[in-house]
Amino acid sequence: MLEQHFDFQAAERRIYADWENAGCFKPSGETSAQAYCIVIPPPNVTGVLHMGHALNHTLQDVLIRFERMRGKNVLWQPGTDHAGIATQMVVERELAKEGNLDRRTLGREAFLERVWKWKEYSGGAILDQDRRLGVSPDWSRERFTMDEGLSRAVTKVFVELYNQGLIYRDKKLVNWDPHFQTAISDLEVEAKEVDGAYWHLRYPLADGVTYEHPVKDEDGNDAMETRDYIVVATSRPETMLGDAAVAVHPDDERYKAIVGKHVVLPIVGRRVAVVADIYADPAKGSGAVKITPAHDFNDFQVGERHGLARLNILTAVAAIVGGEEARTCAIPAEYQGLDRYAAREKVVAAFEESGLLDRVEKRKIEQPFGDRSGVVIEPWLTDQWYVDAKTMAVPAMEAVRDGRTRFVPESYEKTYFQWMENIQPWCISRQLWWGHRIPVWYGADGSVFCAETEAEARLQAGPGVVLTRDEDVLDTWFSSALWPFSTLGWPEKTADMEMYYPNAVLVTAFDIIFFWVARMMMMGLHFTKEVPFRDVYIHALVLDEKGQKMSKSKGNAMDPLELVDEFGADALRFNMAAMAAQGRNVRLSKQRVEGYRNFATKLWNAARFCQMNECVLWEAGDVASGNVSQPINRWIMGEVARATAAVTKGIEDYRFNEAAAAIYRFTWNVFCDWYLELIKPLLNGEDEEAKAETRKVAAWTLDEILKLLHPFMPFVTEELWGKLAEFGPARGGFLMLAQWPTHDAEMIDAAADEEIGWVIDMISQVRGVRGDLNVPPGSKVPLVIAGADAVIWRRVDRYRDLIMRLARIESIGMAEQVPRGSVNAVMGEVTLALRLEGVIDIAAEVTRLGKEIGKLEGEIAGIEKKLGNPAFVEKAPPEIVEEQGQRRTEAELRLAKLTGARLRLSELDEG
RNA sequence: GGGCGGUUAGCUCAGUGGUAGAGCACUACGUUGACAUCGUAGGGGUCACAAGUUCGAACCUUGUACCGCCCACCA
Repeated sequence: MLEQHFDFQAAERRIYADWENAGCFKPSGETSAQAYCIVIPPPNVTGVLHMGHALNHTLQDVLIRFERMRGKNVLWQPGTDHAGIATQMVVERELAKEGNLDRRTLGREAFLERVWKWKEYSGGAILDQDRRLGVSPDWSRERFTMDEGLSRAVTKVFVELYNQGLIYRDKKLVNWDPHFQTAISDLEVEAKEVDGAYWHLRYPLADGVTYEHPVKDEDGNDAMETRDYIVVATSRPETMLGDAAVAVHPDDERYKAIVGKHVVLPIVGRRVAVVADIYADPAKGSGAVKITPAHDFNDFQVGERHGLARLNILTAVAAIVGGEEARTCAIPAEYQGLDRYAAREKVVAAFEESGLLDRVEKRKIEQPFGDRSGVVIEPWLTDQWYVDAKTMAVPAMEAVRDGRTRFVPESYEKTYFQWMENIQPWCISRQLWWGHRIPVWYGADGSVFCAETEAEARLQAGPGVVLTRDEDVLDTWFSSALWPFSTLGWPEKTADMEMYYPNAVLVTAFDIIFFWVARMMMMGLHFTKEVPFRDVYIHALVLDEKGQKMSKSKGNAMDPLELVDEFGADALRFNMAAMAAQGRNVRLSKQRVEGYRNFATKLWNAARFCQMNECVLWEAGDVASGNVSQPINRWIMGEVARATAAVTKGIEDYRFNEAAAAIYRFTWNVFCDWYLELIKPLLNGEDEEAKAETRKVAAWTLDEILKLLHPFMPFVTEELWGKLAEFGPARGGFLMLAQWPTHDAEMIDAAADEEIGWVIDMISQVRGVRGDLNVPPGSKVPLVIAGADAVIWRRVDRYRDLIMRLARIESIGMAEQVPRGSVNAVMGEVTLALRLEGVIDIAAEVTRLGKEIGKLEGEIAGIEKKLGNPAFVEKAPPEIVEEQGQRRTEAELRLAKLTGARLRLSELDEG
């Protein structure tokens, strides 16, 4: 006998271990079957499971379990990402805790050893957490972006791209993170609005030059002023130490006179030219802009056009330079070594002191921050390695345009195209130690040798050349970009590559389209000549209950494992699927998760009922249409067919919410609310043949539910599958490997639908009337049916017991006329009359009828209007017109009967 | 500055041309032999606004308002 509730806490780990031990997660390897492969977006090896993973992994598992049950040869490839910066940060923090060994004093080799050790013992905890969710990747194939095979793929890709000219070294401005002291890519920079200021600085003109500058006088009239200075504005005053020019627009009349003249930069005393460049926008600020080529992306371009010096003023930690560089810029000693913000204050103070601070304008400014470090990013002039993304983007766009890869929802194609069309060179070198080291060696003369191994580099270099390897490592996303094929054994021509590539679908959130999806497309197409995946399913972002993005720093992050502990993995999973409507955010609500826990309990108890009534056995032949005679059973079989089609279609279309809603509704509102109630009289009745049939069909239906629900709620369904078998013959094997149901439309029996629909409708009508009139549920009332024909009479006869039971009826009688003093409900030709003498409040009943009559009149008026419109009758499809006609007939019939009922009541009242 | 999306019941959200839906919340009643993690019934919406297309619009078009998000070289 099943217990009263599903003890998920006891069952989940046991079931999971059983699956894993039995090898259920491994691909069938069936070469005749269609292959279906998903690679998991590899979580950071430092990561802990958060709600985003819970959603992402649940949806993948739904797909995986579904396709596995459909008999495909399914591979879900798991693994983790080495996450360069994040991991290095964790280990450096650990080092700091232990003593003050920083990585530099430790040395590269020893440090890396530490990171690997950390990875072995503490890394990848997320994968164990993942098991709690019940996900079913093939753990035996777990990969790591820095394991041997994947590292070889990375090296090979680098060398090939280098040889093809698609990877190159360039000295230009990069986004420099002064905290981590590394370059980062554009995508890792986050623009944020912060409180700041524009400092309007006066640069004195050299050589005694003056010019006339338009101003407003005290009365607000236009006037001219003779100036011996030019005003520039900046949000970063300290950069003036590296200024190389002042630019004005060539057409700007205000400054025409001084183009080609010079200013003397305060503090450093350098002469720099006033140049004409279209970059200067006359409408912004004073119209004149200071040009710092080494510290601003725009200024860099201006500098290129005018041959300006690139004067670097910052060190790797964003302090003011000293030494040779300081001399070049003529930076005074008291500025050298100052942090950028201290230098800023000092620069501003110096301007103020010398009366050259025109004004300070406090305002919000946009500033770039490192997404990991949270510090302000500096554009900094360095040598870095770049991927020619512009070239590689072309085939990647083409593949989406011609449909080889499809975005779901489709609208994300636009996001993809927009970014791809404006793609910039991808900076891939990082000044870190943890990662794939760049396979490039330099000779003493600066010659470059790019090769897969040092030995090969040596061969290229020839004897006697001393080689030094590039210090830098690659952006983490460089190796992630190869994930769909590097995990399958590429560059070897493996059987796995043959079978599982391209992947069926990539499941991810939209914030990763640029970081990852776009780059996988580029790399995949370039190296395999095939798209990496057929579909890209973009799901929502998980937000908290207030609609805020969850993050550790905000403190609003909910721990998925806490919810699993409280409500079970099934409840959380079902919640995720039910909320996964396309193109939306999902707000996580604990209450809703609780609701799905209740759903699991409901199912459990339905199974308990089946078991108590010996509804556990069935064989294939038992549910063949010809062997089932009871309309109730024929009806539920049709409902199963419909639910199966809906769930299947929902998952196929990535409409997880629709699939979840379909199985939820069928289980609770059809199977539990109606079918199980309707079969109770049969199960308790005398007709042994009907009873036997019903037991089998009920058992079968329950099994079908377990299968359809399994991808969403694997634990409770697997547990019931196993438990129910204990009461019948063992069915052998796990539910998760059972076959996904398919039913043809023939299973739907229109006559049974009609008949059972009528019974349900009738019971609902009686219940409705009782509820409206506040008839106590305990009191049974006599029912008289007026106007019934033979068909109705036979139905009533057949279902007499259950109508009486479910509608709380004492007796059912038949009559020609609606009895006086009864309360009426109308069902087509028939009037249901409840004999409620003494119980009913006539006034209340008149009100109730009035309300319904009012509703009907409104409905009829609406239909009349439509049908009275010749354009409607002429142009609308005939079936729609006919449907409206039918609706009118039905409504009118109903109206007449209800009006009659009201009339009789008022007569009774008067009498 | 460019782009994308949202506005539907008290709340959170489904619903893409033909009778407005779900879950939760709310109200009333209820220990009916599976289930109170439950049952039965009920209340509650001019689908942001305006104009258009259409026989017909929550749904298509255009505009307006408000709210988000993403991208962008930070005078």
